[in-house]
Amino acid sequence: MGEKSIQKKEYIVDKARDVFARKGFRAVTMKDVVEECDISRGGLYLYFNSTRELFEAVLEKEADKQDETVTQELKEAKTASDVMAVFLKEQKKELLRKKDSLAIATYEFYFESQGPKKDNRIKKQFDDEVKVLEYTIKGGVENGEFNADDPKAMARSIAMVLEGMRITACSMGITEEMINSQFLMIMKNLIKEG
Amino acid sequence: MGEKSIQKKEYIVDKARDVFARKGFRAVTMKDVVEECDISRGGLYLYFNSTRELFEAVLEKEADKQDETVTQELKEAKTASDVMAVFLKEQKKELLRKKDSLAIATYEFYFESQGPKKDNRIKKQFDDEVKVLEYTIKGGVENGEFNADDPKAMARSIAMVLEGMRITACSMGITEEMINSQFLMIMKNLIKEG
Amino acid sequence: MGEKSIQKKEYIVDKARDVFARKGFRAVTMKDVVEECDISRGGLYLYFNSTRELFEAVLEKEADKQDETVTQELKEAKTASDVMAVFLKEQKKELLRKKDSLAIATYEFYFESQGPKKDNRIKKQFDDEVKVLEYTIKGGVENGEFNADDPKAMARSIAMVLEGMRITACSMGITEEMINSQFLMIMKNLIKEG
Amino acid sequence: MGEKSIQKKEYIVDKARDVFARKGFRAVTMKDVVEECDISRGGLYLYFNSTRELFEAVLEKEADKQDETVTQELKEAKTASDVMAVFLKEQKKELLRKKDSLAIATYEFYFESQGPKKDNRIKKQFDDEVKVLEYTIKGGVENGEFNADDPKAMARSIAMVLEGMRITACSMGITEEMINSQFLMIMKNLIKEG
DNA sequence: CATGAATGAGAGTTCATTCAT
DNA sequence: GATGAATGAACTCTCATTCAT
Repeated sequence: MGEKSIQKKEYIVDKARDVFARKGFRAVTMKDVVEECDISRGGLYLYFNSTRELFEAVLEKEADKQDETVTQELKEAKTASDVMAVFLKEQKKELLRKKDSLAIATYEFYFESQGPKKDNRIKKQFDDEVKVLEYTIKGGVENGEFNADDPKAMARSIAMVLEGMRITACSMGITEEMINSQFLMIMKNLIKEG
Repeated sequence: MGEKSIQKKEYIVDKARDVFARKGFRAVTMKDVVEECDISRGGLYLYFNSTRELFEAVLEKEADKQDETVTQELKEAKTASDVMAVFLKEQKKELLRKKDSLAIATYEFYFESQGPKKDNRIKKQFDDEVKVLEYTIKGGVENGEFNADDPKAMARSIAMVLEGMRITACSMGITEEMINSQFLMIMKNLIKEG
Repeated sequence: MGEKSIQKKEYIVDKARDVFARKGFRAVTMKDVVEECDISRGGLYLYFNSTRELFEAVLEKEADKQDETVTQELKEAKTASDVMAVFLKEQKKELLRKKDSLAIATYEFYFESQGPKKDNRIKKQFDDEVKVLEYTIKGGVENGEFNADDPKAMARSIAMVLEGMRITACSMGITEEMINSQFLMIMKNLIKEG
Repeated sequence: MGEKSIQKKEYIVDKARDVFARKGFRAVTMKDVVEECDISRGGLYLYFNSTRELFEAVLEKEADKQDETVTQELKEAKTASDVMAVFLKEQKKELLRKKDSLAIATYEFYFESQGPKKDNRIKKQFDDEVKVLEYTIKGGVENGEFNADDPKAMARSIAMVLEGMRITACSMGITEEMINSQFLMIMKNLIKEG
């Protein structure tokens, strides 16, 4: 597959992402993607053999994208609170562009693959998130910024709230005010005297 | 519709619930339901014209069921902590019978209906939950059991964690230990000195 | 499947037989059969899920048909020569209605299934034919009508000639004169003084 | 077409022969051949425009090959029996390398072309075979080696047996012992006192 | 000459939905 | 009410064939 093909593959993945964000995972047909990309039926099959394959590529690209953004911003954070703030800001941005959310699609995808538990990317992502949070909280506790008996449980709790907000954003919508209020609670909770 | 027909309708709804719990919403076909119920294709159509109608009936029945259980148990709760404990116990039970969870199906269902925002039952249910929690927390604050600056935000936060746990249970699985740890945090948070 | 469905299934098998006789096995699509039967695409799938299944049904019916005809005629045969004559007459009839021959289709079918050697009906049919011939020849030898050192080899040889004629009839055509000449040789060979 | 192109064409024909022997005629796609040859899709079309064209080339080459071998061996045969023996030995060799047999493919090919009766190579080949046999038998009869009332019918009969064995080899398999037994019958029949 | 991406026709298959019984 | 055969639309997927490079 030459240089050009790689670009086309990228193009298809991007277009497909839109479709998945709009319709979820299961409702998407190869035909939908073909139409979104404005290519031929057979043409799509040169690159992907199923919506499953396509979605895996979308998730992969998504993961790469996030890494880039966050890594960059975190370089400039000085304190644990800074890191937390950057992290939450990023999450907020994500939550608000509801139109673009892959949350439902991702849940559908992994719900469907539950038989052969595969590489469950969703779990990995959740665990990573917990790890980052735990690490940050521990740092904050050490230098007196934060206050937490059980950093791991706290990290998990925050991750759960985020998970809840993601799915909520997709299914019933979520307002910026609501996000702010939730994030405030999280921060207060971390800083509060034990 | 006679007595017998009503019974049959109930029967279909129950069977359909199993199918939705197993496969989600979108993956379910009328054929699936027909096979699960072991009735004729045409027979099903006498009662329901689409999986959408079916799922609505399932949700309705579900709501009724929960009301019954909870109402009963809450009658016997004396303090706000009791109420909270009963509530969380109920949630835990729900979270652990993952096989029977309608969570994914429900999200799919409402995600799909997002165009004509309908009577979004999911939102109503979430709001109800928040209201109950808020009411309970306020009561607890008043009689000195709990400690919360912003009961509404606290209620929402708890509801979000629960939402997160529900979807997590479906997509990546959740352990009892994890549930306990989360619930402990919630209770500590409510009781903690401000 | 009710009475009517059985009739329809029979109808489909008959129509399909025509298609297989005309086009062989591999060239036949479900669409061809649908058109021949003048039913809907989905309708055909109620009865058969593949051309393979269809062809198996065709072969089955074919075997039944032959049994009937031959059994009847053989009842009236008195001597071994009579039996042989009846048998060859039947074969001749078969060979001449070239348009209706399933020979090529059958070879294609079994060639394709050679992996999991299955119940190779073609072999069974050939072996049956040999057995009948052998039995008849032996009988003829015993009562002095025929003359054969090795009845089994003779039977096989005749069966081979017939197989050759069948395939020849399909691929290059065969004349009645040619059939007569071949059958004459066979009979002379059986009767000839050793 | 340059020297190099001719070589490439030969190469393609050889590879295609393998495919046809393996899959028959109709099941073979241009894609199969492209993959077997490890050339480009477009590349194949520079030489052949369809599987039909390809198979014709395969048959042509096949005919040339046989002529060479047999001609050479027959030069050294002295008596009619020798000729017959050489011929049958050659046939036996052919029958046993079942994996390489083009028999089914050839029948499929000509069955499909039955509309525009073309140059039916299969008939020509059969007729040639009969002619050679007839010529040999006549020779044998003249010098007293063989005994045959109707050499032409005898020749045809032998050709039919061979045809039967070819198709049998492909569809149900054939053992060396069976071939020997058949050939023995043929020879005995030729030599037998009338 | 050679390549291989791209197209589009067509086959296979599944179901929602209807309707005669 | 209930049945299940029948229909047809919609999808998936595979290739023959073309064409720009």
